[in-house]
Amino acid sequence: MRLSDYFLPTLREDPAEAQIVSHRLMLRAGLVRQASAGIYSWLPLGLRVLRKVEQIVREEQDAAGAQELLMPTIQSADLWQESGRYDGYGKEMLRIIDRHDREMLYGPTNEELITDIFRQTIRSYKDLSKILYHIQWKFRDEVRPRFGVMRGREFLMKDAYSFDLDYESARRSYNRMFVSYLRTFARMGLQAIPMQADTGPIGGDLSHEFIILADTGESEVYCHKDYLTYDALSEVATDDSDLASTVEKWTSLYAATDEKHDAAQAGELGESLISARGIEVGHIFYFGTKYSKAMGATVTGPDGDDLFPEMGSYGIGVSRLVGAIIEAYHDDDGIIWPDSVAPFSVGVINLRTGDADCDAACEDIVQKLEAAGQDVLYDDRDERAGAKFAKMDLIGLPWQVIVGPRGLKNGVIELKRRATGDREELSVESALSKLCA
RNA sequence: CGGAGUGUAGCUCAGCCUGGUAGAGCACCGUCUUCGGGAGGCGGGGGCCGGAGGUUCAAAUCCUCUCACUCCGACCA
Repeated sequence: MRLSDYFLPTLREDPAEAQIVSHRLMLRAGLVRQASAGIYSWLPLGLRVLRKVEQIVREEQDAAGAQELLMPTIQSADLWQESGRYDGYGKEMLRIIDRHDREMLYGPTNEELITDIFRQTIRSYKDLSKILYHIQWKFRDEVRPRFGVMRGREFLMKDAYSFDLDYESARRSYNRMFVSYLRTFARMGLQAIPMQADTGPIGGDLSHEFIILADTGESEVYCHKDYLTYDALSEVATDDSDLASTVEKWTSLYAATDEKHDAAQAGELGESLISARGIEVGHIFYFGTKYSKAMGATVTGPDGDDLFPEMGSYGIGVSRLVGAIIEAYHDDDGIIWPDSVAPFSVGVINLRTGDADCDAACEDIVQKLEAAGQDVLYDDRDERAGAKFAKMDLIGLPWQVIVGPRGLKNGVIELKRRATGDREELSVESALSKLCA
């Protein structure tokens, strides 16, 4: 992609409304634009990141045995009246009346709808267990949206729902999601810590929040410092005992959010206790038969009896993750994308657009990188070097290939790693082989 | 939902107190000189000052209402 053609409206100054660093950088780097309070348009660069995050979530859900479907954003109030939540959910639910005076709503979550789909289709215990998920926009009419996409009213969420015949099996589904969440966040470069959490209005008695430590986090959290050194990517549990032992390992040390914090218990950790602020990027619940009973979802059991399936739900804030990743990876110059979610893998900077040698060298490099499957953003604009460096640092692509007349005279170009700032002068060939390794 | 603010050019802001018909920097367009970390000169375009009503000879400025947005707190899968 040529930067001269690309729709990338960056800002040189900080927008007045943005308080936290991720919000400022998302606006400045041209990722999003605010449409109204807590509602954002995703511009091309931001959408690329959102899609990358979404895809990692999808791959890990699939790997955990969950199956993707897609439910609508607009739901009928009827289902919510059945579950009893239509009145209980409160003003956070955006209610809509259609032309026939039917009560509709913009879904804040999907337990009712998925339970309805389940009861219409699954009849036998033999069809269990099932984990179904979708990645869909949600709307919660927050009283006070803030922090950009971190606490928007409209947000993209992955929500999965499990259906099992008994507690033991439900617990296995829970564990599967638990381990898959560890892997999902780790692939994005985030150290997410599972913490005991309140189950809130959604109900149930087993729940973990996945929290990333960050100064701008909304909640106060406490945990054992050893969590920071755990490696989630090595967790590839597939069978029951592996799952259970992984979950055991990740839940045995103290970790709790404010609501569940036990000062006495935490005090025993002494200097191993970390007290920090955290961003919630995922939340998993086991809630048993709450919805299956309320909505009459049953399967026929081995003895011919009607049985209520045991359920759980599992959420990941996909759009929030984009902000959370920036909170974790930035410096004074801009964003520093982890390779796995970067909107482009390489930025090629032509320091002297119009110079025949520079142009030819850049065209050649871009063509070869793209042929090797790299996503390349080529800054071919007629701008000064400083402006190009500043913009490339701001948008935070992992690698920069810097091509200028000075280096070309000596047969070299420069390869810069955004995260460390390290630069090395290389021949075009060795730079290419390094990038495509 | 309580409390506090802010709405003036694409962005950051000045002007408002003390009414006299709108400014700066950056961005944008043209041009010249520049050219390895957001250069400089010259010229140019762009705003019914959030909206409605009122006071006045005259309102960005004073008054009333309203809308939007932001911040602190409460709330919050």
